[in-house]
Amino acid sequence: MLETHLMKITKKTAKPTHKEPSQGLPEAKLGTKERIVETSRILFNEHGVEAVTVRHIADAVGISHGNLCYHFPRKEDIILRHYHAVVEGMNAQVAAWNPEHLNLSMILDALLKSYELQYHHKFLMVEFVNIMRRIPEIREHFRSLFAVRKQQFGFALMLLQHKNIIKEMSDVERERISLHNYLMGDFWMSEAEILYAGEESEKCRFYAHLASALLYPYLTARGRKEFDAFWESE
Amino acid sequence: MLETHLMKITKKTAKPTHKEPSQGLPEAKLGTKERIVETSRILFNEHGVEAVTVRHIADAVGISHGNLCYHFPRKEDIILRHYHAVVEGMNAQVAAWNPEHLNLSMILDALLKSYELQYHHKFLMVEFVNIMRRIPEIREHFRSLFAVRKQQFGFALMLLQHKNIIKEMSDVERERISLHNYLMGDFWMSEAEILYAGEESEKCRFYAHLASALLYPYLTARGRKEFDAFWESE
DNA sequence: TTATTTTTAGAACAAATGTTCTAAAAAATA
DNA sequence: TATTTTTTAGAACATTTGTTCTAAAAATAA
Repeated sequence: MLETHLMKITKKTAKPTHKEPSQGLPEAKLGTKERIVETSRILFNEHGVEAVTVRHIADAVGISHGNLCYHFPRKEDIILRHYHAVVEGMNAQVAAWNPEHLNLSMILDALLKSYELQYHHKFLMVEFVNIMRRIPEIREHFRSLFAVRKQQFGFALMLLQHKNIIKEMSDVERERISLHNYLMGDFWMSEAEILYAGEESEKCRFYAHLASALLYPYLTARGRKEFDAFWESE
Repeated sequence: MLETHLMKITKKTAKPTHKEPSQGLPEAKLGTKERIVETSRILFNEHGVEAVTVRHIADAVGISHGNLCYHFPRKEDIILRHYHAVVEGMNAQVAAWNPEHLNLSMILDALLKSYELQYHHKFLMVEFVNIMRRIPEIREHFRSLFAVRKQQFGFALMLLQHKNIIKEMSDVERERISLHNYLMGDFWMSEAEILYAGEESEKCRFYAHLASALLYPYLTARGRKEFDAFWESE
């Protein structure tokens, strides 16, 4: 009985994908589909997925809701589109890494960038459990993502240790700090939504700084110098 | 337009509170109201607040949804009831503290207990941002709660330092670890919902252990001994 | 141009949902 | 017992919401 809704949304929808307009042209007018995506992102972030209806989005875009449903037959399609945008953004960021010359500052910078990227679609993480329950595709994908992220973090730790930025630490400690890191990375946006009282423009920086500080007790003197220098800048 | 729903639920509802039955009697049959509360807790925890309707709850209890709305005229009333139950539970726990002879084990034990208490109503934290957006009373109350919790944690840190359980640490470090602690305390249930793969019965223990490990780098040798002993037991 | 396809608006639909109403049953009270 | 109050079931209601349908407009292709 309870699963009715869940079952209904499982079937996939064929995407039109007729053409991809406004490619490269600067200041090009956005197509209807793009405007739907951008407007829905803002509304979802502000009010939450359930509170925002297809009619709200259509009104905000300035089109009929029938038209919106022409471009995105299921509301889930919009959410899925946003999810894929974030995943692609993260993948692009990872692809840009060069492990040859990687230092603490670059890792911290990457952390900050990924926090900003996720914050752009904060509703995805703030409502993650609900979204995951409703859209199996996202649940499966995210779980597989976790393994990759964990490996990358472990790699970064190893590298920093080799470069004498962090001290020796036991496997248990490495495992713990990795889990701390992911929990913070996934839910700092929710915490901020409830408690953050500072400048909006500093929000990502504040929490990226806070999360990276998990490493602080394990940093060498040299590491701490670089750490402090990075976060003091600007 | 978007605020319509939000505005509608703001007005409070007068509670009947005719009488409080089944007081003290062991194995006493639960009254209708109590059964609604207990059943809704289970359903909310499993499926989420939005997915569970008053009809679902009524069906599960075995009463008509009209009857349910007689006891709880607004769905929000049920959520509020659960929220107050958690807050009262936490207050009772804090009231039981005796700062005179307080050691690390007792603090860790209190942490574990509070994790178990919260997990009993995990839907409240897993969907906190949404609930907070919908029910202003909860939002305000939780914010005020934060100040108290922070003070308590700071007190515990001071005490442990005085007892030579944790090393000297700067104010900045104290502040950071306090924020780490609250972020974990608020959202470990969400993380677990997504990624925890261990035994269900060990879930609270696992995350309480993980959260308390934030202290580990700052523990003295004596502190570490007590810490490890506590978590190894059983 | 003409023909074809894509896009759009708005009506229509079906299902769900929180809430209220009504009257009967049950319980409590006198 | 008689009377009053509380509790219950189920119909009824008003909205909301995602989705589909229809036909017209706009854009594109031939």
